[in-house]
Amino acid sequence: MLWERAREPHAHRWSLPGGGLGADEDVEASIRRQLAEKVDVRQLSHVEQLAVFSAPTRVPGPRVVATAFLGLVPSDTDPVVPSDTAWHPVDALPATAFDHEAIILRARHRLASKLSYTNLGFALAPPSFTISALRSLYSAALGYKVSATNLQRVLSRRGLLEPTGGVAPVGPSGGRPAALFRFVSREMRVTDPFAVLRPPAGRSLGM
Amino acid sequence: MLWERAREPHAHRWSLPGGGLGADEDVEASIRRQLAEKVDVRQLSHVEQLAVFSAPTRVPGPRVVATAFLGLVPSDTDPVVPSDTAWHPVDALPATAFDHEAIILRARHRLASKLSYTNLGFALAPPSFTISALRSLYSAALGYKVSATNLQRVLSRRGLLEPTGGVAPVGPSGGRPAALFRFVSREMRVTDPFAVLRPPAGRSLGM
DNA sequence: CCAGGTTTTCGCCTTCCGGGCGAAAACGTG
DNA sequence: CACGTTTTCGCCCGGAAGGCGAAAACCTGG
Repeated sequence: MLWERAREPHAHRWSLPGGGLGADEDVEASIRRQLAEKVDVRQLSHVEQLAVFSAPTRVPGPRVVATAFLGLVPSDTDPVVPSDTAWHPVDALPATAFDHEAIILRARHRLASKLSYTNLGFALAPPSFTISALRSLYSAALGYKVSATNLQRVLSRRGLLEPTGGVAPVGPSGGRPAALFRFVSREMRVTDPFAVLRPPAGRSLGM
Repeated sequence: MLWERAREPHAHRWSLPGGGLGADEDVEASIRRQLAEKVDVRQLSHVEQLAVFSAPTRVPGPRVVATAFLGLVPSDTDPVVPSDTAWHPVDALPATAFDHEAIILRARHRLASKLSYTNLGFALAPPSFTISALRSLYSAALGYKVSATNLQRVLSRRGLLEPTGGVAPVGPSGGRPAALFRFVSREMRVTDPFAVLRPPAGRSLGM
């Protein structure tokens, strides 16, 4: 979601929502406030810090240090956005302001990585969905086609997915009706990757 | 590596090296400068941003926003540190100042994770080493024992490790002399984890 | 110089997971 | 009721983690 700058510098270029840090909030509270006030996004299914962008010349004028965030909402959310703001498909972005293109690239990379080794898909998906719909989400986020067969198997084997029991209405062209699924948990957890000798079951650093 | 605060607030508690951001540097240049000037660490084998810590009350007095870094040096480096500064084993840290304990916990967690799915071990190890020595490093960083057999096999299979040809001198208690190894690359690269249908060989987002 | 202890290294085996493929199931339509 | 479509399931393969024990290569003491 981007908004189009009206004034210089970088007039008519699109930029990420954000704003200054208030005296009584931390950076996460700040970005949540900005999104709620400016683009009506109040229910973020996932928020995490991306990185600090601090090059002295990243914006004209006085030095601005930005903490970039990755924020996700389910694919069916449709906030009431101002007229200068709009959704853009991530593989066809317009010209962006300042270093925002670099920030977006980092965000895309982070999302793609975490989709592979966490259950972060829950943050993009609606409460219930078909495997085909989930496949579309994953393909869009990852940038390449994924197999529905494999997606279901991998997520199921990790214990992340469970059937709701319901089925989706069939489309105009027929076909077997798709079963509906949901994510078992809607809090992020990492799928222990290969672990160079797994800990003796229990030992970890916490977090 | 921590230094002991002499003055209030938090006198006699230990704190992470760091300092203010200069006008003509970004945050990474800043932390490199701080480490070089204050604790004589000039050759960092790896540096990466950890997170921003920005709670309004994290330090007494005026608001301070900190960008925390994870910085690694090979285990054989021995910089000339001031008298109030010292190395501490990570599993027996003294009382730390402000929110530095939380920062350290994050750093340990990040390091442990990346040791599993990247070649980041090179940043902790000297140019050449035995498997036993590497095992000690990994065990210390991960917080649990790893098997030397598995460590060598996994790292070798990933193409990260190669034998130098030399052998280490044997200890006073005998035993077969250990072969020396080195990391193939000393730049960080991720070991493609399971990828929910791997991309068609080549397709990626870059970075 | 040989027996016994120590440390490292190698090979074999098992289990588990990603990945591909094709058949079967379950719907529409003409 | 035959046919196309979409989803789902089962079967198989290869590769990687993980465990275990034997073999290799060194030391020391008798």
